[in-house]
Amino acid sequence: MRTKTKSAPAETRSFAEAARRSQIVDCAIDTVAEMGFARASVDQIAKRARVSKGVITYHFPSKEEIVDAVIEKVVAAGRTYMEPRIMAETSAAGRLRAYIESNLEFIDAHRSPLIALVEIAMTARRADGSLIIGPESLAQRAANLGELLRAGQRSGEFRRFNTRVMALTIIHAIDAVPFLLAREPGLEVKLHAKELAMIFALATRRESS
Amino acid sequence: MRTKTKSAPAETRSFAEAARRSQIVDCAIDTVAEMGFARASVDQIAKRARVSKGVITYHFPSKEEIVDAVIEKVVAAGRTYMEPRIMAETSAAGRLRAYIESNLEFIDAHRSPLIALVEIAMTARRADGSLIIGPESLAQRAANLGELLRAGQRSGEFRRFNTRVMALTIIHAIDAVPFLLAREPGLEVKLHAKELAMIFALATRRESS
Amino acid sequence: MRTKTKSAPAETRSFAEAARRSQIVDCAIDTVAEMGFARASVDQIAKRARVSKGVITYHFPSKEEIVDAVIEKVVAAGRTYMEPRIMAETSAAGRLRAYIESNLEFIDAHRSPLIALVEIAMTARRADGSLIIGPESLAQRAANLGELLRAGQRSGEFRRFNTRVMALTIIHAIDAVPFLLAREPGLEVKLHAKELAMIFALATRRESS
Amino acid sequence: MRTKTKSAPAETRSFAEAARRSQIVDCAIDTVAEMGFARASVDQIAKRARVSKGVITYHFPSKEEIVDAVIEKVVAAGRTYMEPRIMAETSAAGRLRAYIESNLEFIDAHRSPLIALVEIAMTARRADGSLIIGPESLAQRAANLGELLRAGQRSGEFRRFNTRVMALTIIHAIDAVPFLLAREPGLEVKLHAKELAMIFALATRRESS
DNA sequence: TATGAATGAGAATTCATTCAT
DNA sequence: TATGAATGAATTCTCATTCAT
Repeated sequence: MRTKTKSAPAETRSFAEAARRSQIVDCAIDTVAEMGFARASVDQIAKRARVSKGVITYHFPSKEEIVDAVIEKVVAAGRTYMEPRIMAETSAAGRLRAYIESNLEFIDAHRSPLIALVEIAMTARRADGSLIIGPESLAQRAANLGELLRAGQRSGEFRRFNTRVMALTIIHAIDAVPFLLAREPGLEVKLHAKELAMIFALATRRESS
Repeated sequence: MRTKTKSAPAETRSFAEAARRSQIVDCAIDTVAEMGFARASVDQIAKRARVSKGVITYHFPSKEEIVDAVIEKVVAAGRTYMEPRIMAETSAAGRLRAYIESNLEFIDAHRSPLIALVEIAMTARRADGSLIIGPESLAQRAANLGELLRAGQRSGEFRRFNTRVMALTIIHAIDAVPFLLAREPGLEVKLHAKELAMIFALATRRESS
Repeated sequence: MRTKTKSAPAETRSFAEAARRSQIVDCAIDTVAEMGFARASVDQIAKRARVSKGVITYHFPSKEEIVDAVIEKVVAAGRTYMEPRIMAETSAAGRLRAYIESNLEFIDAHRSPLIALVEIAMTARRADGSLIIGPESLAQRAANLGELLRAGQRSGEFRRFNTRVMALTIIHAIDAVPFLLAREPGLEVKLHAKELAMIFALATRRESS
Repeated sequence: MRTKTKSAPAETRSFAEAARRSQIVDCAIDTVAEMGFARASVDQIAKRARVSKGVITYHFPSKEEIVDAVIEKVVAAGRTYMEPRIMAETSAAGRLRAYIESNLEFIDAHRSPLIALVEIAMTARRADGSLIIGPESLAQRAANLGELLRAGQRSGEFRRFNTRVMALTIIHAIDAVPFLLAREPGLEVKLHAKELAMIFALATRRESS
């Protein structure tokens, strides 16, 4: 992470180029998930991809770009998986449940990528020391989920609560799962999802009495 | 071609020695909190402490020992602060509230140390690649909190829920706070605490019928 | 907080790679022979090879591997040189003479490598403190030479003596030569060889009277 | 081994001073014998002596002086032990036998000091890179023993041989013993001595027939 | 005399990046 | 495009020596 060359824009890439990049990104994901970000050197990634180190640098002029590509790939896949499931629900409570459950299903089905993403979010920094996944990123996710929660409050499904704190709490409860999986692969994600959904259903619903 | 040394046991330390160690630990905390664990080199810590690098390695033969000392210091302080507050409560619900609130008060009052601790928990690894704060550590905290929750279930204060998932969710909701503070120093921790307490009060209480 | 890497197996090496490794090994040999093992740092070796330090660690992930390569190179060359000369003799006395003389010829023709080898044998230690050229190595050489000596005893050429002590004495008389050469380059090795051959001929032959 | 302060001359030392120095030298001997010269740091020696490191540097301004003291102590003790035994013999053959046997007895009785001495002879160097036990030292020993051998030749007891080569061979056969003991503590030194004495008796005596 | 803290010069390794082929 | 060699900065750790108390 020393200099500033940029790789060519995505549109100009050939199919072969795209395939190579994708392969490298996958290997980077597995390496980060397995050894942690700090130990996931370009050497290690190249070894896992069974290509020379030069190939990596050829396709990704700097390590930061690999990281960006990993983030992009995982985030895009997550959004693709989750959005329709959430939108399929009509009630706010249903959407919240879908948010939690689809998120955990996705995590369960893509363990390495998510473990890698959490590793990156926690530790990856730019050359200047700033976090690659910075506060804005979390703020954006919190804002999106907050909107969902506010909709529930407006419709009267949800009680009054600070939507930002609730959103952050839900997001961190979800983000904890890859972290837990990295340390305890046997974790029962389905059960975890059901319990989380219940916890936040109770925490958000309008007071009954 | 290198070997390992261990520092002398704590009891044999003089006052001056203890003070120096404490100063170094404090600088290590600030450095890790500010730059992240990966960038908190011994050089950086020494620079912040305005001593030569050798001083650090004189008092802490290996970097791992600095990390251990940081963990010990922060964890001990946290326990001292929280335990009486929790034990002062008699109901399970009260204890849970005290658990959450005293934890967040402590975090608020010791931001850098807690940010550093979270950084270390996330990324610090031993020479062999294993995490310094491993799964056992989290398991222990979850078990302790789980016991509190089970007591509430036995007494009928709490509904039936999976105590392990609930404990992990509460712990991660709390651990998220230093992480948030690192990224958004203006966070209103008091408000956050109140909301968290409410969330988990609602999530745990017996269904009203 | 450091780990170990292993270099790729020898078969996979390209010609250029092998040449570089060989060059580095040669420079390592000269450096060790000239300055002693303790002072032969990777920096020094790199300086002598007129390459950056990184080149060394690129080809030899750890210093121990350089040492292993030095040992292998010298030992293999020695065996290649000596074995046919010894085997060309049919009598035990002839073989013993050939053993001593071919050994000293080889030493004379490869002074630096042998001086380096003796330096390494005396002082090089692994990370765990164990000697890189350990007791087994000497035991093996003593056993081989002992077998030659026992053959001479069985055939009646040699008198009764403790073959192990004799073998060790001969081996150390030979190993002393690189040591002597390092301190006194003008040593007349040919004369030394003739005298040594005579000493051990007299010491081993069957009592005449 | 960086600078050049000299410690006070021996005559000016108090009794307590001398005792301290002797204790430090003994600990240095044990440390070098056990861990090798390269690993025998001042720290290690101080730890073994159960004094602070400063004590060492107080009594021995530089590490080189410790080494000098070790050498002096061991060499003097050896001379004291061996000289009368050698001089008690009247024949050259007797003196040679006494030389070998008393030497090995002394080694056997003072293993650590001799192992340390050999370690030092092999590897210890001055700040400028020159060997602390240099060629002169060996040359001196060879000259002394050579004189004994020449006397035997003059008297007709010994055959004609190159006295220098013979002397060096005998010396190295003896010096090998501490080296062997370091690697194989069970070595039967008495047997070894007898065999060595026989080897060199046969190698030196005048041809019988 | 004794102590132990401090210093700063190396030492081995790791690693992102550059570059010639 | 691909390769892998080369570079040099950064990092942890060791150690002889200096120095204030």
